[in-house]
Amino acid sequence: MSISVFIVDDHYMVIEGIRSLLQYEKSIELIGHAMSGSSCLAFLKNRLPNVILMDINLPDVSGIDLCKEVKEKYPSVFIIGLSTFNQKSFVQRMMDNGASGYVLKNASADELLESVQAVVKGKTYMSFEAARSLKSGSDNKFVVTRREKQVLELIAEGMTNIDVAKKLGISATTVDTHRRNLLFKFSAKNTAELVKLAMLNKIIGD
Amino acid sequence: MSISVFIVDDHYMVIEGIRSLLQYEKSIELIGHAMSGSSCLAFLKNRLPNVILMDINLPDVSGIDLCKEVKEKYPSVFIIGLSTFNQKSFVQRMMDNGASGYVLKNASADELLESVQAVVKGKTYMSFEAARSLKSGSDNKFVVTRREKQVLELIAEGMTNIDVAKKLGISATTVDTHRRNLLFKFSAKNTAELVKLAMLNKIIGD
DNA sequence: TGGGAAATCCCTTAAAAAGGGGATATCATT
DNA sequence: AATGATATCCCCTTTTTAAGGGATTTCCCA
Repeated sequence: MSISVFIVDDHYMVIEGIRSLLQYEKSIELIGHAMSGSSCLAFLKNRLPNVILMDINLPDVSGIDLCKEVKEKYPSVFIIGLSTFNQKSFVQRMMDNGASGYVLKNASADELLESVQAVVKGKTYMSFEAARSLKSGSDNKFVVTRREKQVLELIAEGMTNIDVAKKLGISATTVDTHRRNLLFKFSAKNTAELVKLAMLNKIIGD
Repeated sequence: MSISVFIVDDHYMVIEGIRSLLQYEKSIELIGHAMSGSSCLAFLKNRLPNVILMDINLPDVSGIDLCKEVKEKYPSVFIIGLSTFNQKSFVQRMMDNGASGYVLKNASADELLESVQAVVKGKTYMSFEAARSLKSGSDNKFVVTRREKQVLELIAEGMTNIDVAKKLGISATTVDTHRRNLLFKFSAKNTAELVKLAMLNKIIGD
């Protein structure tokens, strides 16, 4: 019995690349692709693959969130995170949300194939690089809470503590506390560095 | 005579995707690929393609800089920018540095083929989306001077005006002036927004 | 159900940035 | 030779942030 695979990625070239890498593999059947989180969920209503190769950067929702949603609705589906980024926090959060594997986009055909075959057996598969960044003792892991992330986004838009406070309907001192905690978590000397680090680590978006 | 094409992209899946999209096209011959700017330059010493498909995000240098360097050394090569980003400043700078075209990574096989065939005829090819963002009246093009860029980078590293002043061997008031000018140029309300915009537009690096 | 993290709120002081007004020297390009 | 952009320097005031010290509630998870 062949393994059915579904691809979620917003870049046509990547979809085509995966298709090309896997096409000669008889044990794998590509049953389709989606270029957004919503169209992925729409597809899954009709048909469930064994494995989903899921980009973590999607136009509508993050792959990290999508992973969680899919896993809640369809626990039997195995999800492999797919990304150009090799940062501990991403890998970590993807795995926390139920992914069975994580493969970098510069992976070879062998690696991709191996990952698919591993996860359907219930195993966990990690790109070598991804595994390394997971194990790496260094705490590249910037964990921010929902509220902190909101504050961070507004700060990066040029808002002062007072602006953010009004926007969120809370006190300015509370915003300040969040800001401090963020500075501490990122080991940032000031807001400028904080914003830089947050963007580098894709905590806040484009 | 067939068109020789060389690919520069650090993601194996994208390379494979392009290969797959172009493989049945007899008029095009893929002569190789590189996954970094340096290996691209190394390749070009031995053989020149007609067209280079060049990602703007590379591990060692930005595609924007690489484009300039390649065009200076080998003016006869046509370069097509390749990116997931559809921002005016990127497209603009890529074209300023001698690119003949700009194609988004979610382009179809037809679009990709069309772009290659257009540029070898000396034409300019733009993805519809890329062309649209170029035409969009808003001047997203942030021009900063060398000194301003230096100041910006140091600020984003968490330095205060005084720190930057010491580092660059100039007065703190001068740094402050640069900072003001930067705020004005970016229409940023404060440093946080300035850093965000600078990173979004790749004025300062990762 | 109890502990811990998250989120909320407050005070104070010093440092830094924002914003206003300027000025001068240099250097390239016209 | 003149113009304009770049880079340098200085004054001032107000606003905002940084950093120090606290506190209370809410809510999730073990």
